[in-house]
Amino acid sequence: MASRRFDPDRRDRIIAAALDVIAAQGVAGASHRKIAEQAGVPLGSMTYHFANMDELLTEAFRRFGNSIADRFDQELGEATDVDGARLAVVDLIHLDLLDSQRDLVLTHELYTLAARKPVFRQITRDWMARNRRALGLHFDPETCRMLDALIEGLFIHAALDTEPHHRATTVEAVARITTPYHRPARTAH
Amino acid sequence: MASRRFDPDRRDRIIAAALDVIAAQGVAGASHRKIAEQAGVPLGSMTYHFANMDELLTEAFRRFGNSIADRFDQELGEATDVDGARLAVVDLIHLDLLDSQRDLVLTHELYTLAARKPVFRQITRDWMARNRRALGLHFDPETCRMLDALIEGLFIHAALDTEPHHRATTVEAVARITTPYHRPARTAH
DNA sequence: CGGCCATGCGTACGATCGTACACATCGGTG
DNA sequence: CACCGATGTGTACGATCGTACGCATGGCCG
Repeated sequence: MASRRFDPDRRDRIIAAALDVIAAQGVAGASHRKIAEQAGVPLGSMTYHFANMDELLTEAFRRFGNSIADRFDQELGEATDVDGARLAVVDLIHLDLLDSQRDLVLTHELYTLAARKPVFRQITRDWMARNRRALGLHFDPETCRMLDALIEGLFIHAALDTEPHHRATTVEAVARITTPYHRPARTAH
Repeated sequence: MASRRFDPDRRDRIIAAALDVIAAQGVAGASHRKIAEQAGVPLGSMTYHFANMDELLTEAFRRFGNSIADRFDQELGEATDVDGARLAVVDLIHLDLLDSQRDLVLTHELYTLAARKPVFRQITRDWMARNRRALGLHFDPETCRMLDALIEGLFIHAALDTEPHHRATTVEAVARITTPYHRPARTAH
C-alpha cells in the first residue's frame, strides 16, 4: 500500500474533483461523498483536508477564478495597441470561454453563491479586479467597467442561447463599447 | 375553521412564498417545508398543489420572469424615439432593477438552474425573447442582442460591487452600445 | 337527513447530507 | 527494538429532505 505519510497532491486532487462535480451537478449536487468518490479518496479525507464544505468551495472557486484571469492576463498582455486589445477581448470571449460549457456553468454557480455569501462575493470581486487590471492596460477605467459588464453579459447569453453567437456581433459590440459616445450635432429645429 | 373547499388563492400564495424563500435562501435552501411555513400552509399541501419541486420552481420562475418583462414592456412602450428608449433602458437598470437585491438574487438563481436544466433554460429564453421584443421596438436586432447582454452584465456587477454604480456610466454605456461603430479614417502612414 | 366523494392534510419512510470522532497505520526517535 | 505522535480513515449520528399515502373533513345529492 502507498505510504500513509502526508500526500501533498491529495488536497489538489480534491479541489479538482470538487470543480468537476460542481460543473456536472452544480453546487447543490456537490456533496462530500460525491467529491470524495470523484477524487478517489475516502470520505474521511474530506473533513481532514478541509474544515468544512465552505472552505472547500472557497478554495475551488478561487482556483477557478485565477485560471480564467490567467488567460485574461496572457491574452491582453500580448496586445500592443488598442485594436489588438479589442481583438484579444473578442478572442477571449469566443475561443477560450464560450466554447467551454464547463466554465460557463462554474461561473454561474460562483455568481449565485456570491450574491448570497460574502466570502464568495470577495472571491468574485478579486477575480473581477484582476480582469479589470488586465483590461486597464489598454482602456480607461470607465471603459473597463463597461467592457467587463459586456463580457459577463455575453457569457450568459452564450450559456442560454440555442444558436451560437456570431463572432461578427461580438466584434461589433466590443468596438462600440470601447468607443466614446459623441452626441451627434443637432440639426436646426 | 375556514372552508375545506377548493381555495384558488392557495396555489398563488405558495408560488409567492416560494419566490420569497428562494430570494432569502436560494434554490438550494428552498425546501417544501420552508415554503409551506412561509405560505402558512401545511406541508401536505405542497405535493397536493404541485406534483413535485420542479413544477413549483417552474411556475415560480415563470411568474418572476414575466413580472420583470412586464416592466420592460411598460417602460419601453412609453418611449417615442431612440433617445427616449435609451433613457428607458437606463431607468430600467437603475430604478427598477439595481435597487432590488431580491430581483438580482432571483435572476442569478434562475440562470444557474437554466445552465443545467432544459426546463428552466426555456423559461429564461422566453423571458429574454420578451425583453428583446420590447427592445426591438426601438433598436435593430443586432443592437438588441448587444444591449440585452450589456444589461445582464450590469446586473451582475451591481449585485457584486461594493460601491454603487454611477448612473452616468450606465448612460454612457447604453449610448455606446446603441451607436454603430464607424471605423475611423486612417491617417496617412 | 344520511351517506358519499372531492378536497385537503398529518405523518411516516427511506435516502442523503455534513460532520464528529474513535481508531488504524507507520516513519521517526530515543 | 519499542513506542509515540503525526497522518489518515471508517463509521455512525442527528438533521433534513422529497414524497407517498391513509385518513379527516364537510358540502352536495338522493
